[in-house]
Amino acid sequence: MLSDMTAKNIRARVRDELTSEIKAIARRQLATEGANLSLRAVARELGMVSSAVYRYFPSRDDLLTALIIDCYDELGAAAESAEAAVDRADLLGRWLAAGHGIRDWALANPAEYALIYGSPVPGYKAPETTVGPAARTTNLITALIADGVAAGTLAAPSAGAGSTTGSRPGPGSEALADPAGAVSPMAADLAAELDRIAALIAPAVPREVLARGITAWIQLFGVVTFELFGRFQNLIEDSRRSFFDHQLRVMAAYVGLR
Amino acid sequence: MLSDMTAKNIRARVRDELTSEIKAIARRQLATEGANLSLRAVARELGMVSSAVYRYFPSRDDLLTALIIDCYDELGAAAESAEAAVDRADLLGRWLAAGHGIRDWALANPAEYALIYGSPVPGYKAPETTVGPAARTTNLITALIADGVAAGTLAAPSAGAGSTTGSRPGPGSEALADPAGAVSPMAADLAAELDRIAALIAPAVPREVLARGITAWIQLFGVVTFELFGRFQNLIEDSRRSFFDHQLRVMAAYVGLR
DNA sequence: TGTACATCAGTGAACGCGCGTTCACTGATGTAC
DNA sequence: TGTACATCAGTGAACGCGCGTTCACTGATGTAC
Repeated sequence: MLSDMTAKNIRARVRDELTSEIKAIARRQLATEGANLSLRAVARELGMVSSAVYRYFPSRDDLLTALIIDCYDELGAAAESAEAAVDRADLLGRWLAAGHGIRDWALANPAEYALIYGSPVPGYKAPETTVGPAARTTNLITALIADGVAAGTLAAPSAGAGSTTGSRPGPGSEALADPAGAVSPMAADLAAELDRIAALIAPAVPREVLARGITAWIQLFGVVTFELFGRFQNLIEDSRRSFFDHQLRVMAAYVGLR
Repeated sequence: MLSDMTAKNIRARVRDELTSEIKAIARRQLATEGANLSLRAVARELGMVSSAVYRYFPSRDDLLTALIIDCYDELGAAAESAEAAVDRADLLGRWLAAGHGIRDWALANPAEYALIYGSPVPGYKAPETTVGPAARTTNLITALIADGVAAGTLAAPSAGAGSTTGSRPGPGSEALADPAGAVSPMAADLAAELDRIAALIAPAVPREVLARGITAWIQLFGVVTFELFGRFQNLIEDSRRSFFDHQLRVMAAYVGLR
């Protein structure tokens, strides 16, 4: 009985190992081939006949899905563990840690980052199973902001209808302000949508704070994407980490994380 | 003599037309196949034998390069013409026009946008000839900021060493400010790099203003990229244009464009 | 204006590859009695 | 513990496609005298 189970476990373990090896090889090929993943090339590198891979993944797209999920999970875990190491009350520190965790993972895994944050793969529709893993980074940021709101650190901008109205801070401040204090208020459809989103993912977060959080989220990934996709070539060359850190801090200030 | 020239022109014109048609077909195929452009598929749709395409483009990569240049030029032209329609003194209006021009083009040409702003094409190295067309949008933004500086509209944040130091504006303002006024100053390597960039592309623009301009530039394309690559799914659905407009205004305020 | 020659566009066959997926099969490993 | 049967991993051949690029060629169009 016990020996039977052990034997079973050995077979299962070998299976798991081979499954991992297939994914590892496929990921390595992402770097040279992009999302044009080839089952046959994977099999070749495995030293197996191409049809053997079908014992492990029912189709090429399923292998691609597995890779995507793994990448989202790795990125999410990298961000989470970096962020978890920081004192809960230090919201700015948590934001910086999460941000650098994301960027560091992306720099270490550029092809994988391109797979999940790059151009949609033609003909490939990501299934529902990718949604959860994909949400880990955004959940982290949402939690951070919710914590800030709960702690009273993030005050909702109260004056003006939307978040695009305000008075100008003096020169010398790092203000993302409307200099003339005359920007039109947030459009009604946007305000309604933000309220809907807030109700769904972070009920305690006011609309204006949520909008700022989304801005910061986009900026974070925008910088990483530009850096990885070559937009900084002949522009920002020697200070990319500092530049990213600067952007994180600007956004933290905008959101009110400190 | 004249008839000879006319005949010559006819041949040349036919050649130009076919060249354009090849590019048009190739672009249409981008939508379904992504950057995995197939010369044979293009030839098939043209009703020609595949080798005939080599009369027009020496290789698949040259065709891809031609597409990339066309797309950059189209996007640049779209941004430029939208921006050119606005009164020169209206910096905010020019910024908004350029931004919406970019987004509108991207929405109308999602596959083309993915080609130029998406994941790098594996195995393809963009030649020097793409650099000029690629720079049109950024040149436009740079010119806008330089105009603002020249007009005295954009004051360089003067206090503090870098651009991440400042005092907090009161609640209700659209400030991207450091709430505690205690963010560390801009890193030395970043400051030096910004000075180098400014000297190269916009000598009159102070380092801090340039940094803000780059932030705005990244945010603009970050939002468009997220929208086009599906990141807004189940999040921002009904107010994407308003959302983008809001982002543009937040960034304009940050940079000081008005 | 007419003729000889040169240029050019497009053909069709071929080279040497690649791909995903199916299917009947062998042989090893695991299971039940 | 031993034997019969079931499960599973991996093979090898095949189906029916795809691709970029080269090359000798035909026939039409353009050019020079």
